[in-house]
Amino acid sequence: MDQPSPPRPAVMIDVARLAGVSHQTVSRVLNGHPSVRDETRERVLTAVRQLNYRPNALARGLAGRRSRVLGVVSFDTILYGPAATLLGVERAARAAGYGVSIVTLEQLDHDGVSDALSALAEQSVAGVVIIAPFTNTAAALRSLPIGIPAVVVEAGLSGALPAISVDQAAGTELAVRHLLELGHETVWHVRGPQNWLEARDREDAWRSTLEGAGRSVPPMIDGDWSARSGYEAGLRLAGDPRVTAVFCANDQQALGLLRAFHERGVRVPDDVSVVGFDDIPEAEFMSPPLTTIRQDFDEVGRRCLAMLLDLLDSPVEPPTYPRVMPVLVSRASTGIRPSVNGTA
Amino acid sequence: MDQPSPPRPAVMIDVARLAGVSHQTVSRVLNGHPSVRDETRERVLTAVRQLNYRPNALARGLAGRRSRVLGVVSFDTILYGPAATLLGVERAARAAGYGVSIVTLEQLDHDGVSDALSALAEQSVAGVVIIAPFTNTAAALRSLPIGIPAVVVEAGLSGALPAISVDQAAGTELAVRHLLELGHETVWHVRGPQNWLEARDREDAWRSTLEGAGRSVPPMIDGDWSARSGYEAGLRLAGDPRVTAVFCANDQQALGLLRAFHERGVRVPDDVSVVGFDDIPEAEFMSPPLTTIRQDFDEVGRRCLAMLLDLLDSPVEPPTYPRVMPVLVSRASTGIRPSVNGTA
DNA sequence: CAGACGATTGTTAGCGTTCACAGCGCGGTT
DNA sequence: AACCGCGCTGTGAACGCTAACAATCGTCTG
Repeated sequence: MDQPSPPRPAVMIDVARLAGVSHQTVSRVLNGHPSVRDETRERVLTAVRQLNYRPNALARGLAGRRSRVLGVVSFDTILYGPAATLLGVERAARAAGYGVSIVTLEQLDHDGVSDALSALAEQSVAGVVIIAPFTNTAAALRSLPIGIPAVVVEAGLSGALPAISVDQAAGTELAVRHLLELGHETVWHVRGPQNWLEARDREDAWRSTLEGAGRSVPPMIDGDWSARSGYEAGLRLAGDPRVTAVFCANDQQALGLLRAFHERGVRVPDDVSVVGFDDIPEAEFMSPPLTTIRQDFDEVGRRCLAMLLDLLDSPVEPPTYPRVMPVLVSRASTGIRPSVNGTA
Repeated sequence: MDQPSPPRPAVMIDVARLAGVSHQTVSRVLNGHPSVRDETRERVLTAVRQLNYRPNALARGLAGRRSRVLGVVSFDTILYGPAATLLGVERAARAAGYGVSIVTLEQLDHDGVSDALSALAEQSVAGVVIIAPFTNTAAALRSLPIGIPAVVVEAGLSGALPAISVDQAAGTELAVRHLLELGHETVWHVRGPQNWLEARDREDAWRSTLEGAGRSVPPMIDGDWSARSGYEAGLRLAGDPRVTAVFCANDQQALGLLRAFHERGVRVPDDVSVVGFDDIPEAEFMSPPLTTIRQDFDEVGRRCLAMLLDLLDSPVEPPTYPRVMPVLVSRASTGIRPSVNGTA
């Protein structure tokens, strides 16, 4: 009488009938409600297995208040930072029993964020992680009457929303100090795109670290995270004998810079030392291997999720989480010897 | 009497009341049903705007058959290929009015895929895109009684499921022929991880292209996509005078290889020519700039989605889409001059 | 002018779950 | 012996929407 593969997937009432209980009892078993007799629970679970029953998340979300899906708003998931954070969040979410719905931003203005958020709201996500570290995101978010708990990655602590961030200032300080300690008079900077918060933070910290050490602050060069922009910056810097140390706002830019230096016969680290930021997997194998600042994106993802789950439990008091601390990874692009140009 | 911001988000019945119609008429307007008087439609739309009403996707999915959410199963979304494909799929999905739910695979066996798929099934996704190009994925998928329409990326055409793929053989042939045409006697190969389909395809095509040209097939070197593995391969290859041309299974491996060669004083392209695969954004700025095979992942994403939507419309006849053709991007790592070692 | 038909709208039932509120049976109090 | 309370279970009503059918109106056909 058993058909081996039921044409229609089993629903709760099927399980209930097979187990000889009411659908509500099945629901209780599935949700870990305490007051169910062990024997009954067993019977239900057996039926669940037998029918290969899987609860319908849609119905669950509709009936109860909360869905088991989180939303992630991200931008350009090919970039290492966002991609790594996304992966971290997804893993942590899955471990906590949540699904993840993503929306990538095309435009990074108020409307973009707004659209993304309402797209997620339509799906009744329980909460949202926003990985959109732009300078104007904070403002956009503040003016959004989002009804959903949200956590922002790297949006500075300026916004009204609880945020997880890597301590960019600390990382930058590590980089700059490292170079100064190697004997460089000052450190040049190829900064990131101005509408990214990280880029701003790094630039600010670079400047203030230099100033704090009583060094002159050279004019900085523009970049946009891309290797190309680093390359162009490198061409500009290559001719200048004053340049003995460069701090790039990310590793891709550093790669381009290294390329330009190589082309122009500038030796790294003999003539110029170079430091990047991120520690992408390729950094170790650049020519020369790149000294850089490692950020633990996995940890960022994990904390994001922890924070968001806290927020779901008690929407009143947004807990503050400590910033994730980056570390310096010293490699050959600065390693060998401090070189102060002209000191022969 | 109006409260400016309703405490509870408006639902369909609210709109209906405000517009003086039944909730069903609202539903009709929202779903573009033809038989609604223009004047009525206007009234409803006005009410929708006024209440800032957004239909609840959960309820929609529950009541109707199909949800407007697609699932994506992916592996390691930090890798360039999968990340780029994911982004392409997400963009295309969003353009088509679909949300995207992702699950990343931890383990790449049957159970991993199975778990991921049922996690998505719970969310009642309308269809699934599987970006998990492993050799055993095909087998795992075939044995899965998935009830949801699915499209596989790069799973070869071996599986039972409709697939979109880049023509790996064509790309590899471009790479190998390019090297042969430059005058190299044969081409060495640093292959990718053996459980990846692309890696297999590229290795096979490398071998058969050489054989087809009547050249000897050197032993290939193992790699795992990482720059590190390319570096190790490079160290091994650097001492060998027979090695004048190397085809790496991806750009990261090529980067590591270049690093190793540089360390060992092997000049590229003077002593050895190197070709990669993927054309990651950094390829152009490696030292030297890397000749490589460009894959249009955006196009892959778009076709995936088109195919999946076709499948949703008519589950009977899975349409076949043409393979995406990669192109050769020639740069300095092979460009300058064909060098046949020993010909001084 | 009766009947039919198309366009438009309303009504009623679910979709598969959880929530709130009973019920039932049993042991321990008074 | 009647009562309360507790552990366990069942019943009915949402949740917000779409599907299927019924109802109404005006118009068209013969």
